[in-house]
Amino acid sequence: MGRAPCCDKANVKKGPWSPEEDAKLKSYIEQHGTGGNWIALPQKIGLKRCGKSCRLRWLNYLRPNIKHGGFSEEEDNIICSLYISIGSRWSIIAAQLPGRTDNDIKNYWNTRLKKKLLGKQRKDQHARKSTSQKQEILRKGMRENINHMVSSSSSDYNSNQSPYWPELPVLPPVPYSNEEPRFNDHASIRKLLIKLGGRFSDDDDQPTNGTMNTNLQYPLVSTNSLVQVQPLYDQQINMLSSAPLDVLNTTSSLPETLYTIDAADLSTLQGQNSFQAGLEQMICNNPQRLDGLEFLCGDILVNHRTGNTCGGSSDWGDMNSLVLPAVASGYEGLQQGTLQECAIDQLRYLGP
DNA sequence: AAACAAATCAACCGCCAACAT
DNA sequence: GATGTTGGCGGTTGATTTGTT
Repeated sequence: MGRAPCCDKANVKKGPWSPEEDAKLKSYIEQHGTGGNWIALPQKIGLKRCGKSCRLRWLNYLRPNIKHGGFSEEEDNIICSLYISIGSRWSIIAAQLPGRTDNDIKNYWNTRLKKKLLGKQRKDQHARKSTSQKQEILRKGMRENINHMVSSSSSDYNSNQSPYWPELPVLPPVPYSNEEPRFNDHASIRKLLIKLGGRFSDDDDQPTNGTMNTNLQYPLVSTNSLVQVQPLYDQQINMLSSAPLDVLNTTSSLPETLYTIDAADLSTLQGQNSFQAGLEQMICNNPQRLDGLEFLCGDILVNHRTGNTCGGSSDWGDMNSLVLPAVASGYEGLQQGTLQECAIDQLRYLGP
């Protein structure tokens, strides 16, 4: 049996909202709230709209303090960084940017930022070939940008929040409606982290004195101190500038695997001189954990799977050379397939 | 000025998880 | 536990706007 429609499609208006509809919806919600039921709401106020449509309209446009357009450089950086870190979790990314909606950010990413980054990426590749010095300058610049973001975002956006990076998620900026979800308690945060893919040890249900349980096994970005985390910034930047073009071009989110890197892995990574070396070590320890990450560490993984020595000299700087003909022939095709398929293609190409 | 292409963005669709019955 | 309902999310579409020839 199929899913029941949320509304009577035949009797529901579609398309752009009129000012009258907006006014009706806005004034009702401001006076009465949503009543906890979006589906019933349009009937209550005499709107021939689907409840979902009302919700979307309210959240994306009618809600107070919504900003449209005019993304700042800083917001760009935040979006890029978070996308690299967590993928297309637009709602989570939006939670870091007060006044921005997931839809807005998603559109902005798809229409502008992705291209902007892609352009940068291409420039980076060119620069890397011409001179490694220039690359260092570029990275330094990006590091500075990120450092600046970290230091200024708290004052510009959420003066009472944790830095947006790398602790994810941070508290969302003052939701307007008290019906909206808040993450200001341990349980909510825990729930959100679980949803994100973070894992908790069995005894995590113990009271935690109002602080996050340290047994939380959350991604690469689980440490609290910026000082500790700084190398990871560099690593992310390295990954960004040296990963195949496909990384930035795909609309898929980054592999879930990113979220299952636990504390042991983290220490492995941090114990190495470089992220690359750490990742190699991690792959040696537990290769299946990297399934789905092939596009980021293709040569290492391939080396491992083909029996080559782990810890050998994988040239991350030249990872682009591993974008094999079948894959490199055009990233249009790539977009249609999954990253896993891409990786499988690469493996097939290399053979056993 | 007209025609066309590209970019933008509001809105829809369908899936999934959580919750209620 | 099974089934139905709702909210939320990410991906996609298509109308509109903007830029180019």
